[in-house]
Amino acid sequence: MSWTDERIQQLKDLWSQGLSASEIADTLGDISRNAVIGKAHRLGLSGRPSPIKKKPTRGATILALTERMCKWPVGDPKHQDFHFCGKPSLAGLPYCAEHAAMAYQPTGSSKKREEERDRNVGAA
DNA sequence: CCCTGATTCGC
DNA sequence: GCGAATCAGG
Repeated sequence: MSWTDERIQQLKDLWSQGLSASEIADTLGDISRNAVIGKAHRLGLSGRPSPIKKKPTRGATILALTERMCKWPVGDPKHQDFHFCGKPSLAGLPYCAEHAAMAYQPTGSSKKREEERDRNVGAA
């Protein structure tokens, strides 16, 4: 699969729209996110700063929080030091791996695996 | 364990 | 030039 003009157009378009390499790769199809990033980089794009942000824009407030950002209140809510984790959260989880583990701390480990078990058993 | 992009390396 | 692999960061 060579990079046709239309595909490059989509690449730049989707990339400019804020889509991630994986999303673009999925949209384009046939290619992996590596191919997208590689091509994008070769094209001179890369205008999308990675979430790895070394040290730009301090103050990850709730305004900057996204689904992928770990929403874990660190510090004091009334202190200026209060900030959110900001790290890319796991799939579905509102927190990152570390904080997700904290949020998942079983406070008793009681039985609770019968959420939607016996509810429609009747009518037999 | 997941995600992300950046860079490097082999074809 | 292409894409995979690896790297860097959270």
